[in-house]
Amino acid sequence: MLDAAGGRTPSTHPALRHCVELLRLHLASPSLAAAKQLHARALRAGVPPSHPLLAKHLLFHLASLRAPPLRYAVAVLTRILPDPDPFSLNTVLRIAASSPRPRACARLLSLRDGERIHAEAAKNGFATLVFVKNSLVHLYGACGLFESAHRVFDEIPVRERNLVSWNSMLNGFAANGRPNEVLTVFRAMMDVDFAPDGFTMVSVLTACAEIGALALGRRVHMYLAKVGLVGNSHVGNALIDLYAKCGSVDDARKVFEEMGTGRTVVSWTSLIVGLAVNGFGKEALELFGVMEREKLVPTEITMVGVLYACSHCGLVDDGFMYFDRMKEEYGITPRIEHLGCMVDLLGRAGKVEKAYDYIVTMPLEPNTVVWRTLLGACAMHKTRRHSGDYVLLSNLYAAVGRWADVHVLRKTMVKDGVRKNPGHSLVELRNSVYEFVMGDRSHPESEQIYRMLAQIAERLRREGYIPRTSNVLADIEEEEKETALNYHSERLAIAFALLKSLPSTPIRIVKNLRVCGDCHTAIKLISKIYDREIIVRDCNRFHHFKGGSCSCKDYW
DNA sequence: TAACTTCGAT
Repeated sequence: MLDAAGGRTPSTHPALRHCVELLRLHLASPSLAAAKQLHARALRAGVPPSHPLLAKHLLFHLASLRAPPLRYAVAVLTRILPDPDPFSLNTVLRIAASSPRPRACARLLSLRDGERIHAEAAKNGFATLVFVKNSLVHLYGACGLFESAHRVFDEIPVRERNLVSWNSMLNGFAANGRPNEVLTVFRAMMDVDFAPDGFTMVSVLTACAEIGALALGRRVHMYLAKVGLVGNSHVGNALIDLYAKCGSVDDARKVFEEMGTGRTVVSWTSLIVGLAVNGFGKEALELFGVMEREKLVPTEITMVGVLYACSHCGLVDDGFMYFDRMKEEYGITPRIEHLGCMVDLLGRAGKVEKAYDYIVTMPLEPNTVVWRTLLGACAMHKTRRHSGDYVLLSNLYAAVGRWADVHVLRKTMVKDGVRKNPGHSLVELRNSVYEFVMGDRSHPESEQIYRMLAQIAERLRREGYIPRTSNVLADIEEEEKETALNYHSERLAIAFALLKSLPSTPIRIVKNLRVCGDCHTAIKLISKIYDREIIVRDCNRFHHFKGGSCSCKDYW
């Protein structure tokens, strides 16, 4: 191919050679400004804008930036369409997938409707190259476009599928709350004897943690030891998180100890957060102290864990002390999560007015979570005006025109009201996880389960248990109320576990919504009556029920 | 020079 002007081949155009050389040199410390400058200079010197070599090197440079500019990358790519080389195509897909908002990037690439880039890739035959397909799987997965991800994955001939193909699939599901799909794909991977690596196993462990599959997690742990992947620090961290999310703090600690020098700040953070959410706030803070003595620098997530621990232990002054130290010693600018912790800290301690003042004067715009934290504090300390608080807050949002928040709040009310949008509970028995939704009769042994439930209700009554029912349920008929409460998904799951599991083992429940006040009281009693340890993980905390009491002391 | 990880306030 000859360049019309100079008769040289494009790749030897001196300005281009120079540009490519400099782009390469700058890779050690990539800079957007430098790249743009070099690009402009090359174009001025007469390098054709659609020159594939220019695009290729420019894109690679952009991809190595900390926050790659997708728009610019797409503009560069567009210049060389419809004949992009696979490398350039792949680089742009990579940039899109790693961006904080992959969905928006996919739209920019017309991936969702029209699927332009995808079609372009297919047209040129490049999509048959496995690494382009892997990037597509990754991008679709990151966007939550699972059908598309699956389709591309299925298009890759089985022999050509590599570890990246499998991991991109698994990661897409794991990062987007689809734990069951992760386990399904992992099984398929095992079926064809594909050897997993650390990336694979992090996705698998994340999935186990999400559904609270402790027994499965233990088996995975043993497998990891067998294949020698326990030394991988990412895997170790995922294990700490898994055990903590399954309520097994001792196991989390053990993994942490065994990691030895392989520990990173993420390991410390995972255990600190794990201790805090399990109700071991003091231990979490002690661990943070040890971490500081070891001269490790906490991240903003570490500080979320520390502040969380303070608020759940009622350590108001310590909370403020850590908050100040976070800013001054570690130079971390508070994010909305940290401010949310501070509101929770004040609110839980009964300083509701102060919490409100804090919200209106804080440097960031409060979001729904912050308001809801305040609402939680109101509910905690003025329980009688509970449903009134919803209305009050709803009006407050409406008054300032925050209709989205009004909508979220209404949804919360419906959710708490349990009439629509039922909560579900997961319970693990040996190697399987069973799911129950309120009033569910789809389980093959549901007759037996409901008989058990009736027995439990009877014994609860004899213990003097009277459901209070929350005000949100006020518009439900008396009889329906009783049904709603007795058939809450966690109760079905507990009845099932009482029937089926070994009496010596704790019952572990994972619930998507919060345990309601009545169920909390009921489960306390059940733990006493049936002399069973019951561990419930709900949307934001753990409840360890034993002998009629619960580890969470602070809100019921 | 072609990929992807783990921890987060209600």
